[in-house]
Amino acid sequence: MKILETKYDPKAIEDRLYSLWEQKGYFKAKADKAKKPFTVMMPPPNITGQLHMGHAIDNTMQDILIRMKRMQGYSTLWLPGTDHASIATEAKIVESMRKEGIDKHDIGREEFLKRAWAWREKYGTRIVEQLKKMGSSCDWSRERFTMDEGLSKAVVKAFINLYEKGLIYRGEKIINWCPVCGTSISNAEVEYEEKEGALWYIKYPIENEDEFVTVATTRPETMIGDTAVAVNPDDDRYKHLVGKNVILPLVNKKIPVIADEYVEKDFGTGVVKITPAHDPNDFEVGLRHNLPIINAMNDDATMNDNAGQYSGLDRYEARKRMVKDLENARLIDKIEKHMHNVGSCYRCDSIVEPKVSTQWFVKMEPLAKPAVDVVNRSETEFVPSRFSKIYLNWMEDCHDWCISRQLWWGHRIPAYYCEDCGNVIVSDEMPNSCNKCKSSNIKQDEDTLDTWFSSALWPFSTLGWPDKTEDLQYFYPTNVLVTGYDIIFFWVARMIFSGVEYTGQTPFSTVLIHGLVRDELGRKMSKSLGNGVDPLDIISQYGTDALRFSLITGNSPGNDLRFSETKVEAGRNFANKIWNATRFVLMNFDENPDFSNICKCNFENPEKWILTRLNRVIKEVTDNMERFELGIALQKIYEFIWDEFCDWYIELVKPKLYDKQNPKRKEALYVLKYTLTNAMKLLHPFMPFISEEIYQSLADTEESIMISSWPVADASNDYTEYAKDMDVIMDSIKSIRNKRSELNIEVKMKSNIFFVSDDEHIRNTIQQGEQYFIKLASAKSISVFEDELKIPTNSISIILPGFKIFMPFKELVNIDEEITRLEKEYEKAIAEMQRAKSKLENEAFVSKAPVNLVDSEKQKYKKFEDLSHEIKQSLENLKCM
RNA sequence: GGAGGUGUAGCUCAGUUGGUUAGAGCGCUUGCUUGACAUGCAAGAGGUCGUUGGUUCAAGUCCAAUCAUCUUCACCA
Repeated sequence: MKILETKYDPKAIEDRLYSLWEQKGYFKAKADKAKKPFTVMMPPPNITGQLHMGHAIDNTMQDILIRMKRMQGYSTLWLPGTDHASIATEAKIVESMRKEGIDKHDIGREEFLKRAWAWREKYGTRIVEQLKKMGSSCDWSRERFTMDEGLSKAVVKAFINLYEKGLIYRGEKIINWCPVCGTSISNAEVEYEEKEGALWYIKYPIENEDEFVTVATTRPETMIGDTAVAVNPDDDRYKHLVGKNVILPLVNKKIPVIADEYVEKDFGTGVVKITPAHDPNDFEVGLRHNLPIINAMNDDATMNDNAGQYSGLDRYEARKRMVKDLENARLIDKIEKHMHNVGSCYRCDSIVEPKVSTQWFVKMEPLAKPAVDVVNRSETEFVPSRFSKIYLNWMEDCHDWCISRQLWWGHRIPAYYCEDCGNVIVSDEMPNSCNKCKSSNIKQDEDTLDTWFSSALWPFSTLGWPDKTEDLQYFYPTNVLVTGYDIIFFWVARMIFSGVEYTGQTPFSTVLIHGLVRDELGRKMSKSLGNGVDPLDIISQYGTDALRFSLITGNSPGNDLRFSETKVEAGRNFANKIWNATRFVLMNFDENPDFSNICKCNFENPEKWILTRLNRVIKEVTDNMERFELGIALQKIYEFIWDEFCDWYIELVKPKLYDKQNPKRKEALYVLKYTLTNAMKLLHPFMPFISEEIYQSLADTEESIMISSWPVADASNDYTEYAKDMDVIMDSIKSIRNKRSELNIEVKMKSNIFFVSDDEHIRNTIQQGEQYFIKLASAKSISVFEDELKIPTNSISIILPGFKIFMPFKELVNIDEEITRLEKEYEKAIAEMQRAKSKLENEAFVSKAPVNLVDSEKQKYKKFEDLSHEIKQSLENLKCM
C-alpha cells in the first residue's frame, strides 16, 4: 500500500487525471435509448476571449450538474463550443492589421476572411485549453463553432424561414451606429450612462419677423439636419407660431414650426428642434409629419457635405465651432449644464450615433408571445425564480431586433439583389437569375448577421438542426442552461423564442442563473480597472479543486459573490485535510485488507454513528443538488468530512486501529474506507480531481469515480438509536473538554471521571465508551454509578440531560471563579425555563401549536428545571468548601 | 419613472416550506511538536438578524411602511 506525501499537491495530479479521463472517453455522450438523457449546452465563449472568473463559475456549475447526473446513470451530454463574436473578433483582426499598415478594404473581403480564419485557428483553441484546466467534463468530440458548416447552414435556414413567414424584413429605420466599429448594433448592445453635458439654448429667427424662437438642445451639431421646429399643440405661448417658418441658423434654410404631442411644455423652452436623421424620437415625429430626413454625418461620425463649412470635422469639433459661430451671431441665448444619458457601444465604449439606414430586422412581437407563454406555463423555469420576471419584463416590450452588421466576419446575409430591377431574393444559395426580370446581374447583401442570431440557435443547431439527427431527437430539448443574469436579454431570451419558433419546443427546462464574480472590494472585474483575477493563476497556486470550492461554497443562486483568496485557501486546506485523512486510512491498511467477510455484528457505536450520518448527508446533499442548491450541498459535504468524519470518527476509531489484535479492527477499517469512498463520490462533482485521486487509491472496484454510481442512502446502515448513544458520549467528551479548558487544566493532567445516572441504558452506554474518554477526554479511567454516594465530595460537576459527570480536581480549581461561572449558568437555565414556561402558560400555544412542539416545550421546561436544581445544589456544595 | 436585489458576528457570506439556545469560513483570544494533517488539534469571545408597525400560539424567515445601498430597463430635446 502506497503511503502518500504529507501535503496534497494538485499540480502533480490534475493534468494527469484530466488526460486520463479524456483518453478513456468518459466525457463522450451516447444517444443510449436505454437511459434517460441529460443535456447541458455550454454557453460558447468568444474565440477572442481568455478564461475569466465568469467562465470559471459558469463551467464549474455545469460540470457539477453533469458529473452528478452521469454518476446517477443518465446519458449525459455537455456540449462545448465557441462563438465567432463578429464585432470583437473583427475589431481585433483589424487592429492587428493596422499595426502592419494594412486596411481591410485594401485587401478585400475574401483576403480578409482568409486572415480571420487563420486568426481563429491560431487563437480559437486557447480558451478550450483553459476550460479543460477547470476540469470541465464536456464532450469535446462534439465541440462546435458558430461558423462551422453545420451551424452556418442552420443560420441560413433560420433566416429563410423567418423571412418567408414575414418575420424578417428589410427597412429604413433609425438604428444605433457605432462609428468606431463601423456597424449598426442592436438596442441590447448599447450601454447608457449618465454624463454631464449641456443644454444649448439657440435662437432660431422667425421668417419675415424680428422675433426668435429659442430651442434647447443637447446636440447643437445636428442642427444641420433639422427639418422642423416643434411645439406642444396645447402650448399657448407658441400656438400662433404653428404653421409659420423659421430660418435655420448657419444653414439659412426655411423649416416649418409644427405641433406634436411629443413635445413637453415644461422642458427647456418648450420648443424642440426636430432632426429626424439623428434622434430616434425626432425620427418618429418626422414620420408623423412627413418631414425630410437630412443626414449630417458620415459613418465615422465626421460631418458630411450637408454640413457645408463644417464638413469633414469630427462631430465634437464641429459642435465647438458651430457654437462659437452661433455665439458670434448672438444666437446663443444661454448654456446650461445638463445631466443626461449617453449611449455607448458595449464593445468599444465609443459614443453611439443614432443613424437612419436600411437594415434587416426581426419582427419581435409574434415571436415574443409564445416565448412568454413557455415561461408562464413553466415549461422553462428560471432558478432562482425571480429572474423569470426580469425575462418577462424584457420580452413583453422589446423592439424589433436589428440583425444586420456592417462587418465581414460572420454569417453573410443570404439576401440577393437584382441590380436591374431591385428585386430582393432570399435564398440558401446565389440565384442564377432574377426571378422577376431574369437578369443575371445579381449581388449578395454585403452585410453579416448579428452574432446573437447564430447563438440563438445554439441549443439545437449544435445537435444537427435543421436535420433530424439522432442527437437532436435524443438530447433535445436540453435540461439546464447555466448562465449569468447579465446575459438574459442578449442570449437566453433569444434562444427561447428561437427554440420555440424553429423546433416547437422550448430549448431547456431550467435556466440556472448565477451572479457576477466581483473583486474583493465588490467591484465588477474589468479590463479597464485592471482588477480581474486570472483563474489560471489561482489554479497554479492552489489547484482547480480549491478554485471550484471557493466559487461554490457559501453562495446562494443568483447572487453576486466577491472573490477572495482566503476562500480559495479554505478550499486548498480542505483538499489537504481529505488527503491526510486518506493518508491516515492507508497507513493503517498494513496489507491489502480483505473485506469480503465483514460482519455488521462487529460494528460498534462509532461505526454505526458515522454510517447513520453518512446516510443523512447522502440524502440531504442529493436533495440540495436536485434543487440546484449547490452551495448548501457543498457546505454539508465539507462539514461531514471535516467535522464528523475527521474530527470525530477517525479520532474515535484510533484506539481500535492501534490495537492490531482487536477482533473488530477490520470492520473499522472497512467503515473508514466505505465512508471515505462515498464521501468522495458526493464531493466528486464539486472537486473532481482530489476525489478521483483518493478514490483510485482506495478503490479496487471501478477504475474511475467518474463512472461510479452516485451514492444512495442504505437503510440497513441506519442506526439512529445507536447514533444517539454515540451523541451521549460525544456530548460528554465536549463538556469535559470545555470544563477542563475553562479551568485551565493541562491536557496531560489525567483524572478519573465519575458518571452518575439513574438510567441504566445511559450507564451502559457510557461504561462501554471508556476508551473514548481515555483517548479524547484526558480520562485515566471512568466509573459509572447509579447514585452519588461514592463521588468524592470535592468534585467538579457537569450536568447533562439524564446524567452527571464528576471530576475530582479540587486542587486545580479556583472556587470563587467556579461559583461565578455556575451562577451565570444558573441564570441562563432559569431564563430558558421561564421562556418555556411562558409558552406553556399561553393557552393559544398549547391549543394551536402541533402536539410534538408542545411536548418538546414541556420537555425543555423539565430539562431546565432539573438543570437549575442541579446547578443550585452544586453551588451550595461549593460555597460550603 | 418602471422592475428587481441586498442590509445577519470585526470582514466575506449561508440560513430551503415560519418552529429547540441564529451558523460557516477568515480574523481575534487561550492552550497544544496528542503515533493523518500547524494547509493542523482543542477551547473561547463576538450578533437587540437596517428601522418601525402588522399577521401568528410562534417572525432572521410572511405582510406593510421607511432608511441605506446596488443592479437593470425605459427615458424629455
